[in-house]
Amino acid sequence: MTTPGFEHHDHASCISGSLEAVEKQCKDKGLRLTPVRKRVLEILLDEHRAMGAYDILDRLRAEGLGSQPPIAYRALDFLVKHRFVHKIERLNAFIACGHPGERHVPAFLICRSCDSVAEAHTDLTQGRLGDVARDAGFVIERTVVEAEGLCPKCQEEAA
Amino acid sequence: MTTPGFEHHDHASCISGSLEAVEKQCKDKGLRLTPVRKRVLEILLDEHRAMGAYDILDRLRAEGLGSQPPIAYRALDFLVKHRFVHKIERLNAFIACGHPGERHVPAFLICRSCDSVAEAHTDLTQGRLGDVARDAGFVIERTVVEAEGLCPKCQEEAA
DNA sequence: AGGGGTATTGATACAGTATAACAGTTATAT
DNA sequence: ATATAACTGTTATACTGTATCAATACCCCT
Repeated sequence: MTTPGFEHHDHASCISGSLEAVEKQCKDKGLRLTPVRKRVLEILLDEHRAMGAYDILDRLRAEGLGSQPPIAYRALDFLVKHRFVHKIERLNAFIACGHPGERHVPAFLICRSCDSVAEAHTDLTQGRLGDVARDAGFVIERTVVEAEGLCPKCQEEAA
Repeated sequence: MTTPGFEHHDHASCISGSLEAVEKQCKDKGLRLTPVRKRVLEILLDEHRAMGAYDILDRLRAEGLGSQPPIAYRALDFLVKHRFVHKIERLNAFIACGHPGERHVPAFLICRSCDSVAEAHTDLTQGRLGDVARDAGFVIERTVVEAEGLCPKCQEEAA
């Protein structure tokens, strides 16, 4: 399990790195990263935060790439299905994956004060829950792990 | 971590047991289990499945206990806040807690075919995620763990 | 190159989920 | 008793997500 980041980072290279990784994946697997899909991913990478579908739609609309909900939702469906973007169920929002291509069960730390979201990289929860599921005869296909609380910055401000 | 139940059980005593536990908790903590709140809990215990807020509202309406969304949502807010009911984020639905009063981090197994939900009883995920969060300086207050897949019954039917 | 099947986009309408705001009522604590 | 806080009732509206069908672009095959 790697540590998530509420800290600063080299954002430009983080964006281009993720985008390249996704493009490579799509090429390898024969997936079509169409203009709308690519742009939605770029918007999410650029904002580097969880965004609602309608926030994304507003940006698409401003760029003339489609203005109706299904445009955004379909692009998001594609990106989520292939794990390039994760949905934060707690927020009904979407965030670009921090490790596209790497097999992992994402876990998120969500600040209830500023809504910032950090992605943790783990495979352990799958194993844990897997034991319980096996006993019950349940086959897990996908796991949602989201922890809500206070990020370091908001703790300081609350103090 | 205890095993969840997709199996049959003595439902009448399961309902009365949970309800009594909640009533005792409310008495001990000075919480007000008002008629609407109690009825919403009873409905969820009775149905023993995840229900949408509007499904619950339909039943309240049929019983003359209030017909507008805030009535149901406010009762659910109370029940969720005090952990008598859990929200299944993946389904935008609510389910009565199987272990009211016992301190636990709930985890759910959600069948994508029949939407049945089983609650697993665990404290381990908190510890796991806790390590990651501690490294990041993040304070966890609440955790959502939801695994989606196929329940035993739907696996048979798919075969 | 042409043609047929599939995937994707565009557009309209609508369904489902949730909350803001304010007035009226009930319970609780001095 | 009465002041305070908590809860309920009601209206209106905001937010999130999907069904449907038509039009277009892509891909593979001959």
